[in-house]
Amino acid sequence: MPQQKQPLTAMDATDAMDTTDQADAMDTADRANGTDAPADAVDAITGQWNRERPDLDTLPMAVFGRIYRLSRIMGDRMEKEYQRYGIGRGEFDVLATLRRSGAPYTLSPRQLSATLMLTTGGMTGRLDKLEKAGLLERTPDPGDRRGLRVTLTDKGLGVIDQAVGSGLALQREPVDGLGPQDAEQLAVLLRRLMAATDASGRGA
Amino acid sequence: MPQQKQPLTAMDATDAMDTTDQADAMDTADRANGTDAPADAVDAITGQWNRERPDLDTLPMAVFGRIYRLSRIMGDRMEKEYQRYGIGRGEFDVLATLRRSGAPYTLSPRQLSATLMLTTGGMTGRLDKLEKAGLLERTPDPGDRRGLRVTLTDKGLGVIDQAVGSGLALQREPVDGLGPQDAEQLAVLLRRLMAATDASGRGA
DNA sequence: GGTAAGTAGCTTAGCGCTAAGCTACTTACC
DNA sequence: GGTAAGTAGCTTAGCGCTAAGCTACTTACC
Repeated sequence: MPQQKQPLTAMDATDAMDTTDQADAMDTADRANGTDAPADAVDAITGQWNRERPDLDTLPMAVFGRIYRLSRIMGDRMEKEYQRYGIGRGEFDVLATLRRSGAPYTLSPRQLSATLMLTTGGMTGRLDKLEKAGLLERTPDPGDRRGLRVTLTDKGLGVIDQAVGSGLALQREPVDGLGPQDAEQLAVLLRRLMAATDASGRGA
Repeated sequence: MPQQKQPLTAMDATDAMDTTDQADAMDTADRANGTDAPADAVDAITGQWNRERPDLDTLPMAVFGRIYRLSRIMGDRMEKEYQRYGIGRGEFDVLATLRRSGAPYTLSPRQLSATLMLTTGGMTGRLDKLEKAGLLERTPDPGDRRGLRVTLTDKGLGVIDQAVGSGLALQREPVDGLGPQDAEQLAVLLRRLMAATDASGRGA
């Protein structure tokens, strides 16, 4: 059982409070967050930056810092959940991609590696593991002698149908905490942020 | 120059559209997202799940799927930016933690590894690299003969002060695309989601 | 039909991380 | 002062990934 998880990514760090006057930093953070909500770990970080570099606008950090952090925390939690089914996050993604493609739950390794943005080397490893566990089968492609087809077994179908439900239940808890209206509103704002992120990426 | 990046995490996959009728899937997605906004990659995935497993509520996926995706996309972009300064994301985090702790920019390896949620082994590697690059120094702790202190060099201070500005500029582009009010609203909703996530994690 | 270019999947080397275990201390307790 | 427990930082083995290069084809073109 791991005691440490993935590394935090840029601006995702917390608890550097050890090194400063906690109360003072929290005051700075509360001023920075500009709401009645209690300051969180990201407010603490933006507060430190505001003190050290008052020339910087830290709003982007307040948004993306929380996105990095939520991604890591929830990702770790999902990973732990999938272990109940004997699979990791990477294996889950392969099974899920096959499952939601619909019957007969068959794709080529190339389609899978393109979808999951994985190199063929990485894909080979995941398929080896899943085939050994009896969750999928590799068969020759009848129409292309170079090609393979990867198909979910009955066992694999059963595992993914259970696992996707468990994973959704885990994510539903905090989302329901927002209430249905705010959860929808958050999804809408995130969709717009994704579109804006894609747009700014193309420019660069 | 890598052509493939980090693996996508659960429900973060896109482009499995290869395997289905694109127009049909998009219709499903548009119905699912419930707004006038054009369907995006995550709408396509929730649309596939709605078709295959109509019993599932996919709203949590619509929220966390975008969080995973944004984290990966922006994280990769930041990584590429930091390479201009000769450092990776991990090294950036170490320098940033020292920088925002304030003068004299000194912490122990233990404080750093706790803050960055890294094992001591991982920390040793990052410190080795940064020390070799002349961006920080390791000196004995005068008060504890077991301990070390890690301090930013002038060169390290210069690098991190530049890099943090570049990174913020990169993140500011999409955030500004939302407009100031919606960007603030997004930060507020994300703070609430983080609090709800922490709360549901404690219960489990 | 022959040749060049493209593609599928696999193998290998290297990288950065975790987990586990090590030494060299310090701290708490008697 | 002596001993037990705790802590700091380092080293090693193992894991999953990427990048690069391989073989075995298929496709396009003459």
